[in-house]
Amino acid sequence: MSFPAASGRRRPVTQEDVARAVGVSRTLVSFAFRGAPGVSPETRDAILEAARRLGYRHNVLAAGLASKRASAVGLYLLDLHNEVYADIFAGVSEALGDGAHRLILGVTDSPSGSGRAAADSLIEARIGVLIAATLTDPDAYIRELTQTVPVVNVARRVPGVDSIYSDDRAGTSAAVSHLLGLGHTRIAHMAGPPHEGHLERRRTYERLMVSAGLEPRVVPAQDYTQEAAERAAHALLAAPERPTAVFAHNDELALGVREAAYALGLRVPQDLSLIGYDNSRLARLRGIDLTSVDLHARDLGKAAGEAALERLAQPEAPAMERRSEPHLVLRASTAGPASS
Amino acid sequence: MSFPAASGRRRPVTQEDVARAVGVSRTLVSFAFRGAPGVSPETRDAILEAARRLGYRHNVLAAGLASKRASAVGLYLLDLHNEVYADIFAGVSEALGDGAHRLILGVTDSPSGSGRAAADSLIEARIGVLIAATLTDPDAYIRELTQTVPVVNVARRVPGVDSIYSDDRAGTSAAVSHLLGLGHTRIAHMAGPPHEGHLERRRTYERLMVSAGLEPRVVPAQDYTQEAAERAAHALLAAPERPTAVFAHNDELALGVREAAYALGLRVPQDLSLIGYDNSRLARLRGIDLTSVDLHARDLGKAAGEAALERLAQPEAPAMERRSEPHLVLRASTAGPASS
DNA sequence: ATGAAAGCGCTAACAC
DNA sequence: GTGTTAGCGCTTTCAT
Repeated sequence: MSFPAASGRRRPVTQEDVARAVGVSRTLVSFAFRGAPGVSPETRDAILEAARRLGYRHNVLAAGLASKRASAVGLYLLDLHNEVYADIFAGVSEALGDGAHRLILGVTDSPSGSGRAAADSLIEARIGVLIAATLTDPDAYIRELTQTVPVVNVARRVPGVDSIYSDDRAGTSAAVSHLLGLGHTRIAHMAGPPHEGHLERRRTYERLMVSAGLEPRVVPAQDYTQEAAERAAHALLAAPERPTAVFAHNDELALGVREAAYALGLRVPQDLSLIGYDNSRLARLRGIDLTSVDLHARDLGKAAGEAALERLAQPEAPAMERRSEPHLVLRASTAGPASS
Repeated sequence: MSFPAASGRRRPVTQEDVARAVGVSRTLVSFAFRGAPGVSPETRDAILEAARRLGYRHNVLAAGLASKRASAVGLYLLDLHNEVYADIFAGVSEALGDGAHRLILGVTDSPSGSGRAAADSLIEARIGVLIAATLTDPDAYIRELTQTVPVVNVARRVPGVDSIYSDDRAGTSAAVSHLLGLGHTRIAHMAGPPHEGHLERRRTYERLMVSAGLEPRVVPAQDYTQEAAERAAHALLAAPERPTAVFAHNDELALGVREAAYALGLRVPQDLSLIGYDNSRLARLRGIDLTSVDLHARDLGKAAGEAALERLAQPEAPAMERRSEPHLVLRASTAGPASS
């Protein structure tokens, strides 16, 4: 191949070029593009036509710099490998519509580390509001971000900061009660890394176990990946006094437990009952059939998008919280304990 | 709650503020941040220290505007729900390192439509190079983009444009040959939408079938989602002359076929052999065990990231192509046809 | 080693 | 309805 890959790329066309071509001032061109009032229809059409012909591209860098207020929305995700984040993204995207608000994504490099880098890069892009969908950062860090940019939490509650979340207590309660109802007594909890700020599921699990007169057993995975859960679950399930049921913090971790179980020759649900959280597509696949708590991620994302828009409009309004109800979806991964 | 959510957010700190605090000029502050030569160590430290104390945040909008050349890399993805894109992202991210190149994500709203909006928004953000990971846009559109910004294709080949791709002919050949070797004669192909520019797998399948003296049967899904494939597969598998094997364009579509098969009471692989493409995590899960062609998405992403960096450095170099070899991973979703 | 000054392309008063 | 003008915060010659 000897095409020059950059064939004929030249200096970008600016509003000035368009203005000159039409024979009007730069201001009118700027107005025309944003549908601002005070431009006659003919001028408007002429400008749009000329812009198209010349190949004009709006420069958001310049526009953002010049305009006082930042209207872009930043979405800060923990891990693209977890489909829940795809659902949240879809919801946010839907809420913003094809309107005037750019959506900028920031993704944490590793699902273990705090996503400071991702959040920083979003802030440097001068977003007007940050939607945070992360588990690994402590509450204090989220609050710190608030000093710089308004933050809306999704699928997490941080007191004093806008939070769109699902009732984890109710979800956990439904899951654990289901296992208790089936007759399980040795129920373990596969949790996320211990340094997190997202502990409601774990705490609720512990509380429920204690009030049922049972001993809680929490196993923390090193990060929120299937692989980490697999490693952590291996030791748990290889021991003689292994649990007969595991409630996992999310589907990702539940699948890790599942893989570890199969690797050890344990069958789900005959030898091990398993409940996940998120009701992601993975859980729904035949052959997986994972009982899981649905927190309606896409709806959460949509609500977060709407909340972000409100926050943009009312920067000084008091922090708002919106809690939704999850529900347990029963599938084939749970059964009574083996009669041994 | 009555906290003001926006407590104490004030005018952003600029380099000017830092300069004043230290007692130097703005120029030096700018230099200090970019590690440019010509700043004495003491001044440098003083500047960095002051910046930290004042809470200075670099403004990429202003920086991008002021600097002649765009160094940001745009990554344009088709669908966050497909984990392959997460792998590609991880690879690109690794290649860019934590260096001087910002990575900006653009995601198509719907996996069916062309991602013009996503690409446009990336271009408006004045990226220096665009990495395109999309299937639904025609070659002509990719070439059109090239007029505006250098493009690097991942997992796809567009002649005359930088392309990092996997040998689809070899991958398809391995898959179809495997099915032929097992004794299948009624092998269908679940393809993507017909209006695409990514037809190598389909064409190769057709060619192989014909040279084996068999009749090709291509079923196009409406978009690249599991659901679309499920709908399309239902009719295919409900018919009396149904195929005994299906080769799908990717794992996503293969899973759709799988769901449709199960819904109709067909077992995989006893009643239907199935091969996917991508060897994504889904394929590897126990209970799914999908035979699949691995195209090493993360490696492709990494190579694309490197290519993007090279393109940034050499805008006028001739278009480059890098082709890698995929390999077929055998699992439990394929077997000989039922002896009926 | 440090500083002055000229923009980058756009928005937003404000005037006409 | 249209044009003038002053920045937005930064990079980048070019002096000193």
